[in-house]
Amino acid sequence: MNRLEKGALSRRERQILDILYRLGEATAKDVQQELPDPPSYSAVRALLATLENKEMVKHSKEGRRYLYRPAITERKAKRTALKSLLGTFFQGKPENLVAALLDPEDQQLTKNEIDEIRNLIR
Amino acid sequence: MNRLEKGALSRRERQILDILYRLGEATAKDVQQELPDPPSYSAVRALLATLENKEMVKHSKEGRRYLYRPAITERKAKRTALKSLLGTFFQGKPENLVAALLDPEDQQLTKNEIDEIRNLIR
DNA sequence: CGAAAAATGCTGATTTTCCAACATTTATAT
DNA sequence: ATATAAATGTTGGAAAATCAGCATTTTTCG
Repeated sequence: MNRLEKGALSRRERQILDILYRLGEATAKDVQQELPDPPSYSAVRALLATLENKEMVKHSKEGRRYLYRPAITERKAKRTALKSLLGTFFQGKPENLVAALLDPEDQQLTKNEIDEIRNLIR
Repeated sequence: MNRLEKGALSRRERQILDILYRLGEATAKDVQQELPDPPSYSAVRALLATLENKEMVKHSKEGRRYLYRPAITERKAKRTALKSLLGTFFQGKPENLVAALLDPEDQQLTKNEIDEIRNLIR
């Protein structure tokens, strides 16, 4: 049996949930295409089913097929993920995370993006 | 056999690696204490061994015991984790992440922290 | 030195994950 | 209405992950 208990997800389950967060909603086929090293279509559907059992995912019927969606609001999921990342890599300090974003060696940010952030702060 | 191939980690392996990033370095016993739903000491050590095989973790002898440490520099690990989070939840846009950090409903930031960030931007 | 303590190394068994094949249901079009 | 296409539902088993027990090695200290 699967671990219905907590929010404990297997690797594949985590991958699928991340895809759903990224896409917002997706069919089983969409998910399959996004998965690294994609398994068969029916395997994807089996995984989606266990995710539904765990209430991490829900679906709605759209015409002939199912559209899958994360069951947790994006807002909550973001917060959880952020908090976790902060705890693991940034001593829980948001300013350390921002510092990493701004790190010039990374070149992760365009000037435009920096301006955007500047605006947010104000 | 474990998947030596890519950076594919099982759930427990991921948990352990995160602990090592958080602590910087740790004994097997430390890791055990930090793990949710902690398994036996020898189980932890077995997991640490497979992580060493995958070259995700290394150890050094410190007096009588082993000290385990991530094999990837913190810097690289941070970048990877950040990029992944950005892709999953923030459309790849750093300003969206910062916006979430600043979100007043979260109260994640103290005034002090906001000031820190302000300084970084300048 | 030698025994006790405290660590690591190894192995086999159990549990969980992962998957593909097949069965069934639903929608569409003629 | 029926055939066809395109979905979903289910199941059983192979592979991987997880784990605990025990053997071995190293350190400590009387």
